[in-house]
Amino acid sequence: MPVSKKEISPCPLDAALSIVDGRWKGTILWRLSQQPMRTSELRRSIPGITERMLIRHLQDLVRDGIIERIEELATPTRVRYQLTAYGLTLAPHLEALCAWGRIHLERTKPVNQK
Amino acid sequence: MPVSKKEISPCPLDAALSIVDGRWKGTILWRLSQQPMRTSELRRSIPGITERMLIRHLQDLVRDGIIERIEELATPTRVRYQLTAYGLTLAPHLEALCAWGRIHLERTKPVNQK
DNA sequence: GCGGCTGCTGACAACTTTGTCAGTACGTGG
DNA sequence: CCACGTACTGACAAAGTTGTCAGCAGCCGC
Repeated sequence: MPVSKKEISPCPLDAALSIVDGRWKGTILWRLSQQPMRTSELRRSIPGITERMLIRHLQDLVRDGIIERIEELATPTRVRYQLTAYGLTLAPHLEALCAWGRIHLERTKPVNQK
Repeated sequence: MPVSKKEISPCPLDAALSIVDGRWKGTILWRLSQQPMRTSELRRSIPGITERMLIRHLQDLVRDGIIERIEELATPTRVRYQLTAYGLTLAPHLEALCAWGRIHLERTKPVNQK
């Protein structure tokens, strides 16, 4: 019975990890935790991501209540994404993980060095 | 060019998340952060996991330097897994995420309530 | 020797996630 | 009108992850 990670797990750690689970979610949240951004800005700022994946992940995060979609009433329809109040409660933990990740990259690079 | 999450990403947050990425890694680390455990103890304490998956994830975590494999010199060959010193630097962040996850489950349950 | 436990591996099917491609709708500028 | 930009969707294939199943080797008790 193969199970998607997206299912609600009784393990709270898994529940938290399922939010940020996805090929690009880490990077997306990293960007959005620094500043709100528009769809196309995000796409251009994340090398390698396709628009399809970006939008799918954004919709996941909106569904989970971490970010919100805001339509700007500008001439061309522009959409801005930003962290919600709830998302802001998660952000510090991600920043802590990010700091750990920096150390991890330092530790990993010399070993994996090409 | 579909890319595995396992690749080294320049984003430190992704690098950290790639460590705990896997269907059961959250639960496994949760268990091991509380106490060292043997393979079969872990298997029995995590409902739904298969031995195959457990061992694959344990090997991933050993490779990443988060946990270590220790052969106990007991009558039947017994193997214990425990966090390394490096893994202990990650554990507090996971505990913080776990605490957030508990809040998240509380928040999610009433909505998803079946 | 047989059955049971331990820890582990390989092959392969089933499933999930991601990427590719085409297409929608709206508005702007030439 | 056509090209371009924004934001987004659907269908589908490719690639990745997980599950299933069989099997190995060592040790124990009977």
